[in-house]
Amino acid sequence: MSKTQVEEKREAILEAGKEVLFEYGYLGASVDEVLRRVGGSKRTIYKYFESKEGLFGAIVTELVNQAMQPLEMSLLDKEGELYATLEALGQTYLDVILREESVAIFRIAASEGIGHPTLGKALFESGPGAAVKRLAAYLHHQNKIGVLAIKDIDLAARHYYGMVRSDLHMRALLGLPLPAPAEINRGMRQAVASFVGIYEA
Amino acid sequence: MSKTQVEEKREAILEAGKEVLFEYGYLGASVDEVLRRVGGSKRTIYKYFESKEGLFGAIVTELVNQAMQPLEMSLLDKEGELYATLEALGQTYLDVILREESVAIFRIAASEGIGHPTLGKALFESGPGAAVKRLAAYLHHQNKIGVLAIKDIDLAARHYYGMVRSDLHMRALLGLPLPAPAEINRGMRQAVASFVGIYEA
DNA sequence: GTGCTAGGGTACGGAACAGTACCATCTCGG
DNA sequence: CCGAGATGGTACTGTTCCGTACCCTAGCAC
Repeated sequence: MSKTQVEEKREAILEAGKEVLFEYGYLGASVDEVLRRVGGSKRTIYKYFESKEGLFGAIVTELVNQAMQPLEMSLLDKEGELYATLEALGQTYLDVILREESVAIFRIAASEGIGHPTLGKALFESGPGAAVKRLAAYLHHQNKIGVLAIKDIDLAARHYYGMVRSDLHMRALLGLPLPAPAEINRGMRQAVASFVGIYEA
Repeated sequence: MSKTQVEEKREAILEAGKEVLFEYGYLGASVDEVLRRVGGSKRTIYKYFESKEGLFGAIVTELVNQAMQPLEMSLLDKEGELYATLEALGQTYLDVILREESVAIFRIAASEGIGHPTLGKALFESGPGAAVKRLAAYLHHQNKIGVLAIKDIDLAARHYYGMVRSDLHMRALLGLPLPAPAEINRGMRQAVASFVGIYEA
């Protein structure tokens, strides 16, 4: 059997595992259920993954790394006008944290924090934490060039994302319907306008 | 056996069930584990509660109703000066949503939304939703008497709580340590100052 | 062909769990 | 003091699950 076929099998297991994870949560997910979807023998799964913990742990850590990736990439190279930059950051932030996969991994990190104590920290730091740090760097620069006048940059950045997030993330976590994208975008732009109004020099 | 004793037994079951629920989550919680803590016979539990679903469902709904209660009580009768009122609302809000019990019930509502589809809605509406509605009513009044000039009151209220919440609730959900109360309070007061700065007439 | 290895299918051991059954025990009203 | 109902303790059935074992087939190397 060729290497690509081996990889395909492994990826099929991971994909099915991801589905099971999203449907049943970390504790509710079972190897048997993955097996029902991916077919084949249980032994094959245990060939690639040491245990249930190993399988779903691999899926979870991969998801954390992938889901929040756009927030870690630096947008600082395309700094444009203040409003445009802040709105771009806000839009990216909302796109990332409101995506179905992100909400699912967040739910898992929140609920199964017991047993996986470092998962929540990893998710926060590669997601919202990274976004705050990146915005803080940008705000620091705007401070220096006299566009903004912020005393506590870190707090301002967290308040910015707090406004942008509004109650949207909470609604998503609880499974409530979200407003239409146009309405979400309107709220985000109002948040940007408020933020600039507070801190402009 | 007297009625009070019967009530005591029932309450003991509920109390132990609450502990188990917080430790293991909704799916991980088991009747056997409750039994290990409260003692006695399994039959007794099934005398008071129809099933596992019935037991933990009762606990969850009771928790939702109790945990968010302070946010539903109207503070409008003690309206004072603008800053003081907004800070009081913010402080109450943070006290409620960052409490250990609230975080736990939120985790449950978020993660086990599957199978309990209405729980998330109930929690949101009796908690953050109620807070927004109450603040919106207050802001509407301040608009009328010329203290504030807000175009979209509902959006402003959600942005207010977004700033107050900052990333604190997210951190709590993910099991990360929170800043010291003094630091939290400082951030909240800055949020109030920013809010008033945006919308004062 | 002949060996070899990966995987498929099934079965099994051990454990946890939901819910029921049975009997001993205790409590309270009369 | 005595009987009825409530409770304790234990055991049981049926299910699900993790992880392992066993045997079979399919494809590849030589």
